[in-house]
Parts: sequence; structure tokens; C-alpha cells
Amino acid sequence: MSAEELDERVKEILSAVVANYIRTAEPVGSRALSKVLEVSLSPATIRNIMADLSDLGFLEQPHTSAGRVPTDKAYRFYVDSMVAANAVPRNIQRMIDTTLGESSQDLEHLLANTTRLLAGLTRFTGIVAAPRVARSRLKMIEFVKMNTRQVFVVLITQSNMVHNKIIETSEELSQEFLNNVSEYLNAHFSGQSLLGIRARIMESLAEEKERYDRLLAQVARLSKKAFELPESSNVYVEGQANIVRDFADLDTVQRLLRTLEEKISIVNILDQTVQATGIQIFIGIENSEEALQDCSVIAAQYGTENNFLGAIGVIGPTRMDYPRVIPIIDYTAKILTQALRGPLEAS
Amino acid sequence: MSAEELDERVKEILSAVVANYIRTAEPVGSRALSKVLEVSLSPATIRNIMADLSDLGFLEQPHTSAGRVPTDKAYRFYVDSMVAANAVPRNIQRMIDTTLGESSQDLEHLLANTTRLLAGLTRFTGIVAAPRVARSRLKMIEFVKMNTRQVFVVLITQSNMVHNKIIETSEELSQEFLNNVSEYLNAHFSGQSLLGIRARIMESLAEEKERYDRLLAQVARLSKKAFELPESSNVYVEGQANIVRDFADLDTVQRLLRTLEEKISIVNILDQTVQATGIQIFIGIENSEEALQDCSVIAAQYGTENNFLGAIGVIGPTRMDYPRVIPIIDYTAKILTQALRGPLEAS
DNA sequence: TATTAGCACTCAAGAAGGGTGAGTGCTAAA
DNA sequence: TTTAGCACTCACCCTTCTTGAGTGCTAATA
Repeated sequence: MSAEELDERVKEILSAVVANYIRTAEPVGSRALSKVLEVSLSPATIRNIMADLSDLGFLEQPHTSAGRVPTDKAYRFYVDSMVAANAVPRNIQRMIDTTLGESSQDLEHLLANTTRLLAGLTRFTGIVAAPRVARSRLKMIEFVKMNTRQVFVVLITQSNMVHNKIIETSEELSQEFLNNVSEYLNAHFSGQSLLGIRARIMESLAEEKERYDRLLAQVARLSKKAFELPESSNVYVEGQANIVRDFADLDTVQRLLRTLEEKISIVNILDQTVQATGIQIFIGIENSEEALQDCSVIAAQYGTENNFLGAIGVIGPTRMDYPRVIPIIDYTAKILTQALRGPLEAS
Repeated sequence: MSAEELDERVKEILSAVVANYIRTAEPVGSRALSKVLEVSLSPATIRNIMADLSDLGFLEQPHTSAGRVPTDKAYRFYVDSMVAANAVPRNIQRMIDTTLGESSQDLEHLLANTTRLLAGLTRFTGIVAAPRVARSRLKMIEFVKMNTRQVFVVLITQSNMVHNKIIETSEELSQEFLNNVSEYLNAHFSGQSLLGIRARIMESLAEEKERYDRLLAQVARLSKKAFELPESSNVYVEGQANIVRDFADLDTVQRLLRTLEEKISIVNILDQTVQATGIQIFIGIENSEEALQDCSVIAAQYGTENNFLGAIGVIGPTRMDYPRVIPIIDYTAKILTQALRGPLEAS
């Protein structure tokens, strides 16, 4: 039996149990509930209904004589039945607006501040995945000669991510030559996705091999190295101390902290949000990452629909104030998208 | 009475207590000690000596009928009386060598890997402060026109730190003009400290104001913006999960995690190492940072004596295996210095 | 005089027992 | 279908008792 087929009154009780547990973190008993509930029902009736909900897998008892605790399934019902997203309080909106507005110049600071903001507002652990370099679009590339055998390359994406590295060359190249290469690449490839550009270059590299024009080959080789970019992206994490508060079990805390230190697994978590647009919620066992199966992850992507950049989110206990947290993530993602569109359109 | 004036036998007992406590994490009793000790003394004698050591503030009793626990003062004695630094085991040396060797291309990765390495080898929390941009020396600066009013500036320091930002200009500048500026700055200032350069530019800016040469004023303004660099430096932290293992008190764990999240306080911690060359050890209350007064910090700087770059270290409980950890930090700092000198001399 | 043996004392930690209260399931009455 | 009543369960808290590791002090010993 799925949640939809439940009787209206049963639903109301289930919601009340979840809401109560989120607030108090204590198992919810029938008597306490009968006081809180809109419709007046005796504890006995509520007990009967709660027994049914236990049978259906929505509630659990820590032990026989304790109240009931929601299961992941109950949270899922609760979240799905939230009528409309709560509005974000005005003052919190302002905090988000100003924090993201101030630092929009520099992507790194912008994302770091966003992470801190999420952690501060929700009191959980904030995570932000930076845009993947390889997947974003070229704004500008520039080569600078450092010394006889080294060339410094700077690559700026349309979301103002700066990527740079030093390339070793097999022979000395003049700055003039490098300028020509830059100019050529900018003229032909700006606005295109870096992945696409790399593919194009590999093609022409194959062609060049046959014709063997020494100069063109050099250009292709240089470009190839310049566009060899890391697949994985940077990750920001903030508010890990909150985990200690939210989880009593020390083993769980350690496992979570270790997972958060492995940036790669966070990227995986946030990558799930690529699937669908809008806010994504993973409750308990719905998380594929094993260490997170006692947690809920609320995430949203930023960037426009046809230009997905990265994702933001929070990690907290399944017993999380969803009606408060979800709108915050949602709104922050929107403002972050705007902040990134700003400088992008200016160019 | 300072530690030096102690009787030889008393010192031996004190060392044994500390070593035992480091190993077992249990208060050390007189009987257990009499079994471990080289010279054979009865528990009663040892009790007398331990009582003296308690009076002198080297040992403490959690409660009357428990064994003794070393105070910060005892750890300080223990560390100071460590004859010579233990050698780093061969296999660990190799791990350090290869880890730092592989990633020496890119400073960011190099430092991130160093942090992870420290955390992994010591099983404590590893911290690394990146070189301060403002305090390092210029290798190369380059201006690139982005669009009518924006100029992108890349600045590379001699330790291969790359710093970049976007500058808004009051009027449109040609790429040719920008090239000239780059060339001028590189020719005149390369090798000098960024702080010094900034000071020089401010001076000339003041002079220029009187003469009011429009072009020169533009150059000065541009350079001024280019050399406005962040005073604080990046910090890498890894292995925070280990704190949960090492400290039983949840409040302490939370306070520590929060302190580690405030990058600025870590910079302060590591800044203390600037004072003296070589390894620095702060035990318990010796730490100025309040949250760290239950911890020991072992740190060392990297970079050459006349070109101090940054610092590395670990944070752990005062009950830390000093003879094992200290040499690891020492050796890692040395290898890191080498790894940074490599590409520096190549240029 | 320094060391040791002996002894009474202390106290954390763990086990055992009992009371309390919040909660349950079941049954029978409304 | 709902409710009242009742017996039952069990975590939690409090107290009490025991155990054992460890101490300080004193007197005997080398």
C-alpha cells in the first residue's frame, strides 16, 4: 500500500508524528499526539492507527513501551505531501542576496561563501560542487611564455572559472607564435564546450599527422595539452562540526566525516542531482553512498537548464526540518545562478 | 624547580610514565611501572617519587585511587629530553618522497596532497598553510584584455603560485598597451617581493599625481589594482575525523572542528612557527588559541631560511606519540621545500 | 639513610535490585 | 467505529554493594 491510498485522517496522524519527531527528537506517543492533533481523537484510537502505520512500514518503535519514530518511508511521505514550498523568510532572503551579491567577482570566493552560508542558515553541513571545467564553455584562452621550454596557459570559462597550468614544450616557442595560437583558438572556439573543443582538436591532430605540417602539428599538440582538464571538480564543505551535534553514535560521526573528506564521493552525491531539474531530496536509504544512509541530502543545481554548472546542497540527519531547509536550498540555488549569469552576460 | 634539576632516576620514571600513558591512554600506577622500568624498584619507592613529581606539577591524579597522568609540563619535559629525533622509517620516507614528487607541477595539488599525507601518516589532523601571495616574489605578471572595461591579470610567484583576478578599468585599454605594461613590470620587478613592489607602485602613483601624465597614471592605477593581494593565505585541512577518535568529550570535538573550519585561526597557529626555524611544538596550554589547549600542535615551516614560504603541521591530543610524529613533520617539510625549489630553479 | 613490606583507606566502575512513568496492546462497553 | 479501562513492558534513574587498582603512611630492613 502506497502513501497515496491512505485515509485522510491517517495521513494527518502520520504527518503529525513526523512533525512532532522533527521538533522534539523524542519518540512520539499516542497521548502526546492526541493533544496536538486538530481533530480530537482519544489516545486509544490513535494507538490503533499508529499500529496500522507500523504494519505498513511508516513507523517504528525503538522498544515495546516507547512511542513511535518515523521511518525513511514516513519522511518521504511527509516531504511529498508538503503542499507548497514554504516561502523563505524575508530576512533570510536578504542574507542570501547580500552574501552572494558581494562576492560575485571571484568564483572561488563566491562558492566558498555560498557553502558557509548554507551551513550557517541550515545549521547542517553545506556542500557545493564547483562547475566542472571540462563541461563548461570557453570564454578565453591565453598562452604566455615562461622560459625556453615552459608555457603558461590560462583558460577562462563563461562562468568565470579560471583554470591554469604550465605546459612543457618539446622546443622553444616565441611569444609571438603563442599569441597567434591564442588568437586562433579564441576566434574559432570561444563559446563552445571544452569537451567539444578537445574532441575537435584530437580530430585535427589525427589529420595533421598525415599531412605533417610541422607548425600546425605544434599548434595542435599545444592545444591538446591545454585542454587536458580534470574531469572531477572542486568541492566545498562547511559546517562539519554540526554532525557531532546531530548524530549521537561516534562511529557514524567518524564515517560521515571521512566521507566528507573524500571530495570525490561528494561529487558523486551531487551528481545525482543532474538527473532532474529543481530540488532533489534523498532520504536515508535512498542515498546510494553507504555512509549517508542515516542522512538526508537536499540538493539543487545551479546554472540555467541548458547550461548546467554545478550543484549545492546540505547533508543532515533524516530528522531534518524539511519545510524550513528545502526553500533555503532552492532560493540559494536561484540566487547563485543569477550571480553567475550577471558577469557572464556582461562579457 | 625545573626539569633539568631532577635526579637522573626521577627523570627516568617521569619519562616512563609519559611513555606508558602515550601507549595505553590509561593512568599509570606504581605497580605497572615497576614492572616496566629498567632499574628494579619496588612500587612503594616509585610511589614516593611519583608523589614528589605530583608536587612539582609533572603528574596529576584523576582521582585519589587512580594512577598518574602526565601534565602538559611532563610532556614538555618528555619532548625536550628526547635525545635525538628518531629517524623516519625507510618505507615512510619513500611514501613522502613519491607523494610530493608526483604532484610537484601544480602548487595547489602539491599542498593538498601534503596535507592528506600528513593526516594519513600521523593519524591526526594535518594542516598546511599555503605561501602568502603578498609575501612572495614575483616571477611573472601578465595582463589580458577581456572586453571593453575588463582586464584579466595573472600573477605567478617564484614558488609557482598563480594568482589571478579581473580588474575593472575606467576606460578601454588596448591589448598592445597591456602588453607593454606587462613587459615593463616584468623587466623591472621580477624577483622582488610583491609587498615591496606594491609599496614602490604606491610611491610612483603619488609622484604621478603631480606630473599628471595620463598614460603613466593609467599604468600605475592598473598595477596598483593588480598588486592588491589578499593578506591571508589559503589553508588546507585534512583528517578531521581523527579528532572524534582522540577526544572523548563531544564539546571539545565540536569546538575543535569549528576552529579548524575558521581558516584564519589556523593561519594564526601556523604563523607562530615563523618565529624560529626548525620544528615547533606547542603542548596544551602553550597554544595561544583557546580551543587548542587540550591539543598539541607540531609544526615546521617550508621554504628556505631567507625565503620562508609557509608552514605545515599536525594537531592531535597532547597524549601524542611525539617520537614518531615529530620526525615525520620534519622530514615532510624538508621534502616539500625541495619539491618547491625544483621548479623554481628550473626557471 | 634509602628502600621496602604491610596495611588501612579511597574511589571509579560495574552489577544488582527496585521504583517510576510513559507507552503499548487487548478487550469490552458505548 | 470509537473509547475507556487495565494489565503489561521496558528504558531510565536511583540506590546499594562489591571489586580491584591504586594510594599514603608507618615501621621494619639493608
